[in-house]
Amino acid sequence: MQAHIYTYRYIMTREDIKDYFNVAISVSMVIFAFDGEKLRILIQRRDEDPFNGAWQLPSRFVRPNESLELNAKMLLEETIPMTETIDSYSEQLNAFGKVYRNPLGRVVNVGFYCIVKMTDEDRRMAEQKGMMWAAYTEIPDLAFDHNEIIDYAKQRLKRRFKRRPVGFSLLPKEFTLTQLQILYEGALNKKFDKRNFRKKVFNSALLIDLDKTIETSYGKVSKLYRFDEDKYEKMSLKGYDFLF
Amino acid sequence: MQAHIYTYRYIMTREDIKDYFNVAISVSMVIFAFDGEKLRILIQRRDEDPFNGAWQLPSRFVRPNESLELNAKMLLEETIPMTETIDSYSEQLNAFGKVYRNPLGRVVNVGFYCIVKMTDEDRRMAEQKGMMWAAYTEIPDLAFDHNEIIDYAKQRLKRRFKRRPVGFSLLPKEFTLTQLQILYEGALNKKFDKRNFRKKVFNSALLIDLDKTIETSYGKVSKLYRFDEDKYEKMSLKGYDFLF
DNA sequence: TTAATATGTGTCAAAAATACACATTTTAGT
DNA sequence: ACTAAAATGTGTATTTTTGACACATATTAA
Repeated sequence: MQAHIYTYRYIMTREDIKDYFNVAISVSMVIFAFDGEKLRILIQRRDEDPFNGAWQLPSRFVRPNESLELNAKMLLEETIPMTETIDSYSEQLNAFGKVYRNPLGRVVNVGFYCIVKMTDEDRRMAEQKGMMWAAYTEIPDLAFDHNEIIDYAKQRLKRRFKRRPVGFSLLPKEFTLTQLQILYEGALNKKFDKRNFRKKVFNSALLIDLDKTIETSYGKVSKLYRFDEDKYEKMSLKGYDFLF
Repeated sequence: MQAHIYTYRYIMTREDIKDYFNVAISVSMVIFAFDGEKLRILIQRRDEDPFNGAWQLPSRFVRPNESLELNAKMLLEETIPMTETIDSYSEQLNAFGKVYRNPLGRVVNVGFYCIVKMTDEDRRMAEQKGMMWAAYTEIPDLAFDHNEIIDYAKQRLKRRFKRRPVGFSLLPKEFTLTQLQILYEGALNKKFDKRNFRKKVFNSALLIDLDKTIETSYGKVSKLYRFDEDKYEKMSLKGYDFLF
């Protein structure tokens, strides 16, 4: 607080730089979730100008006393309050700073993305609150440059999938290998051979066999697995690359 | 221009958001170069408060009519005017937005890094202008959070080295395989077996044998190679991963 | 002429990636 | 009760990639 007052006075006495302090910062969040079939991204209807009524990414101006990360965290919590976001994966993407990207004035947007476990409650809530879980491959036209931000997020997610076990943040704690494979195929836009996929996953030795099965809609029951986070932590300390 | 006047008046009438437009954006640039032995990063002495006299990354406030990328480009050109920066590799790192990172007020810094071919002229110029090419592994304490930005840039460079042939942007157009290996060893902080290194490089089939040699200070003459950019362009279109 | 320093080259073994097919279990429909 | 459809789950052979490893040759400095 003290520091803020101090800096405010300081700026007032520095005529040479005063004109730079007239930009706004906003944060946008690309929230990825997986419904068992498809990867999805949460978008919402704007209810004010500019672009009133258009779809957009959940976004928020940065207040003077909030760091970017704190702002992103608050944005996430107010957008999907029902979801456990504490252990979700979140990361900054990039600053998007085209001069006229926002007609209100100079707004530099800092994009974030995160990966959450979607709950049924979230899906119901979403529709009530003017939000939509849009399919990864069918994102409509969005306000501002938000389509560009999503494209960037998709690329980043793809890279992360190849090197880090982020996929598990999208699945329920207990999952089947088929779910895992569908997820990877969706994220990397590529088909895998079932036997080779499983071989690779088992070789990583990061799955715990739960000795439990779950009924699928049709066909045999599936075995359930869990991701061994502790083991991964230990391995990743010495620069370990995950799959693919 | 028209748009700028429009947005200015618009903001004036929106009391609810006016308070957000009081942040400054700065751009910092981590400039990597290679002197044949070591990777180096360009730093400069500050000549004004705050942190007067301290080392910092080349930095610049963003003016209202400049995009982040344009600003970064101008920063690079005014910092090392003698270097050909047109074909150098440049990329945004991240936005650094801690609340009190700059005592002047709320300044969000957008970090960039770039990779240039160092010329002898640059090295001489640098010292005259209060700049220093600091060794990659021995960066002194810098103003603001610039050490943090450099750490981030080093990580990013390491990742890029593994997947993209960015190394060639650091070497002269014609280089020896020993130079290439020293560079990779420095960037990845890892030793390679000479025969295996060469095997891998040749397998990529992206080097053109120039049928020329160059005298080294001691020992046999070395063969010179050039990087085949056209061929790489074609290969990278279909998601090609470089070496290591 | 000798010692020091640098370049440049091939083989073998292990590990990883890839291609490929069928038996089993369960449900839905008749 | 039977059949068709849909899903799970499993092994082997081949190719490719990685990694370990040693010495002859050219050049310069002393």
